[in-house]
Amino acid sequence: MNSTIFKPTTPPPSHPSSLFPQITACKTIRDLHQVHALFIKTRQIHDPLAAAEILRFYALSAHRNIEWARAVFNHMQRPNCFSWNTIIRALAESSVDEHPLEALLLFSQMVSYGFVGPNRFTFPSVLKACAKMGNLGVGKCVHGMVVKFGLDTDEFVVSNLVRMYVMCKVMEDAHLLFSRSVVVCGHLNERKQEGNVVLWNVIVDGYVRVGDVRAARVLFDKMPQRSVVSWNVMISGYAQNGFFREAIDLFRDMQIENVYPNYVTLVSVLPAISRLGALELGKWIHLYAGKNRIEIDDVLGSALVDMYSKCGSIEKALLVFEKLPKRNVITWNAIISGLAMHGRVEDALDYFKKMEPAGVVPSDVTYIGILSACSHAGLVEQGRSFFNRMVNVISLEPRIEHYGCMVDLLGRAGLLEEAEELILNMPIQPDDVTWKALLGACKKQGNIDMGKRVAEVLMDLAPHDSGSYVALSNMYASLGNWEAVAKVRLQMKDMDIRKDPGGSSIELDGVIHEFVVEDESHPRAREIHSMLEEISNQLSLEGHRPDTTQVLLNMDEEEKQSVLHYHSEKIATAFGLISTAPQTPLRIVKNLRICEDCHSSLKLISKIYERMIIVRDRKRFHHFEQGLCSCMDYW
DNA sequence: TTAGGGTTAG
Repeated sequence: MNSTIFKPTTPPPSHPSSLFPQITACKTIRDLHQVHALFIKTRQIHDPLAAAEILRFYALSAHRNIEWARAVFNHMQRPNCFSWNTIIRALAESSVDEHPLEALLLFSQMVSYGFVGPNRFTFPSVLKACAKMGNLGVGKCVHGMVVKFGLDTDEFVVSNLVRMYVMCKVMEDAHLLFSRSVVVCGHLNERKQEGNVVLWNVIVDGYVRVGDVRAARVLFDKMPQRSVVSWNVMISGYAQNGFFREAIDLFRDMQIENVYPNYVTLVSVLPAISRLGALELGKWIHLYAGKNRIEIDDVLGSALVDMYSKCGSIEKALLVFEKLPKRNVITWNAIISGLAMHGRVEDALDYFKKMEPAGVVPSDVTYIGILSACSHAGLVEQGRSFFNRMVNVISLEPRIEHYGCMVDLLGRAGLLEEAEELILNMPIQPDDVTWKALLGACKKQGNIDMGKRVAEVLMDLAPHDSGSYVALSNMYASLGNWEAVAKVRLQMKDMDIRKDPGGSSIELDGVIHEFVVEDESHPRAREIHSMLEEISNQLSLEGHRPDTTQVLLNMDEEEKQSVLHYHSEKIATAFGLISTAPQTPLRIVKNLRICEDCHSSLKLISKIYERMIIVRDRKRFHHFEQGLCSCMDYW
């Protein structure tokens, strides 16, 4: 990507001129207290304009203090419309739960006193308060007043009305009002709502919020104008609804259209980059933030830490973490989960220990990271102790994820009965993921009896999920019970359940190349195939014998070997080997868990070709180097 | 005086 096209962000606008330069000059709340005291002493505070200006600083400046604003407002004899609007807006925008309701109460006082009427600056705040409370009844009532005051064509009011319907989860009403505003206002030839970017942003955001990204995209494409916010809404909408590739594609389109990404764009697109493991693009984002003086605060920092660790570069994640001027609980969670995912258990526990002395209280998510770290390393006692501490000392209610970690930890360490006991006695309903952890453990421990039982539960719980059928079939296959295998496969066929296709991807010069099993679609398929042949020969020379027990089908040994030979992670590795300079580490992302055979093959490949190969599977990272894997074969 | 964000068991 060409990074030279980006300009630095524009500097903030200078302060507007003011009737009260003493107030405008205030830099802190202390400065304002002094001016305020002076105004009281000189009785200047009785000048409605002076009082309104003081109120505005307390209510809406960067150093806002609502209690002081309220005090000033309450002392006003007869606040003007400007002052009513100021205090209502401050309360409506506040993050304190009770404040939006107080905003509505003040609004009703304003209306019932009748000295000043609400205007086009009052309603956006009032509607914002309704939206925050999700109170449709009050919202509709306010809508009625908007119409009564003839403000239903004002662009600020209309976009807030639509937003209120969106936040009250009535998309039909939101859309109806949106389309009526676009048509009516265009027809009246007023300032056209068609061109009201905010109104369009609000409706696109509405569809994103209800998860209908398709509808959101249709509207996005129809927008008469787009601002950077429009792009941000759509990109984060894609990312948050699991459309990671679309999020990244749109991020690229945005640059083609010369719209400059801002802070929110970066925070929105990073999770998509993390999920796809697109390290080069992630690095580019990091660089872009630096070049354009976009502040890397705790929020953007957390997203970067997560991106580097999910893209296989845990060292870089640690560097970013250490350099951050401010870290919050999410930043800590990101680095702890990252270390856990990379099997760096000691480090994960170390960071956990450093958290509280740094003044950050661990959350339930922190414990998910810590428990998963213990489970990756088979630290049963430590895991049990963390779980007990969390419940009994910290008094955090365990969530299904914590139970999932514990089942995985106990089960894979061989304590299958204890794991099953935990599932049966947990106070919340176990879900398919919980049972899958136990099923995986049964498979690892070779306990077919329990495995069959668990697979049956799973088929009941998630009848269309191929995972349990495949696991059951694999278990029968490992016993050579082909009759049972055939039965399971027939059942799958009857229910039209297909095995999730295994896929692997590798990023090369910012482009993600994806491969599925036996993939021949890549433009360099021929070269990849001959590389695969060469790898296969080298592996045989090293004494590698393909492990065919995981191949589900009843085919002869030679055919099974051929399927293994063309597993997607091997194809991606072959492609990486022929496309990069010697010694370049290969980073591969796989959608399922890596199989036994690929795991042992990749260990050898790392030795034969002297490459570090970093594979992210569905659950964790494997760093293959010099014939060994960082998971120490416990996965 | 409108819109937008980061971490989470298999």
